[in-house]
Amino acid sequence: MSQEQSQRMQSMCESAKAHVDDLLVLLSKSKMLSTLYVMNCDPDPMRFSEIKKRVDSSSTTVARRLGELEAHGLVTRTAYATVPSTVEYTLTRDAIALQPSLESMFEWVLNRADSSL
Amino acid sequence: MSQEQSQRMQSMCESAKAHVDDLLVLLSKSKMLSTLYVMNCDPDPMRFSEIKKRVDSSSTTVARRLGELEAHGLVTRTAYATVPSTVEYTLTRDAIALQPSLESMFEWVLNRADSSL
DNA sequence: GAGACAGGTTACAACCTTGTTACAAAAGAA
DNA sequence: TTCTTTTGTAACAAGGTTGTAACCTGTCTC
Repeated sequence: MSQEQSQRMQSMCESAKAHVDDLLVLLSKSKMLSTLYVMNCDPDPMRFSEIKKRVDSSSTTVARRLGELEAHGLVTRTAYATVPSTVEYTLTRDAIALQPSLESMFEWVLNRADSSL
Repeated sequence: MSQEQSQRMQSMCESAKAHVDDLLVLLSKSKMLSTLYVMNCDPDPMRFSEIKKRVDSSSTTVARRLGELEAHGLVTRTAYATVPSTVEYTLTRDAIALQPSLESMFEWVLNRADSSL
């Protein structure tokens, strides 16, 4: 392999690493796993207030998490011109692909929480 | 159900919730998922410096994460009286049970990182 | 006009977390 | 004697994150 190719390869790997890190940082944010989990539990679109209630956090944090998920293409935000306002969030196909991992992870968490009681 | 029973039930549920939250907070700490992942990749005990290198973080952070994992019974720390010192970390059975979830989660992350290149 | 509702945003103080630097211990090598 | 190694720990400044409180929109109701 030429030095040029090797450099291109390395920069590609580093780019991939950056994307992986980016996703891990995203998933590691507070309430992020919970948010994805509660949205996974119900296949229907979910409203802001419902997510906030289930995740049990402040508006600010829930809004931030949902914004980040939307920015990463993991949720879709749909606003309806009702009064008072209605906004629905849906997981994208990409996020749904993560469902099985999250589910078995939460099963593990629940088992572990059970046995430590 | 008596009110007393209901109260006991509720406090049990809240205790479970606290444990779940505790685990989610643990898993959400920076480099935690990476740490578990790199340790999962290799079934052999792993030394501190090797984990640090693979996780790519400061000694302080790696030591903190490993300490937290040990405190939660997810890794075992074994020190050998060599010079210079040798310390090996191993995932516990509990942590190994989490392996499949983590693996498919990382697969998802890698796929996603790939397609965003 | 005032209040209520959903779904936020903004500002900010308080708190949490991180990496850096310095240090330690123990024993063999130079 | 001083250097080297591994595996950390302590202290601290810099930066990041959180919740709270205040505010906003737009319309229907009282």
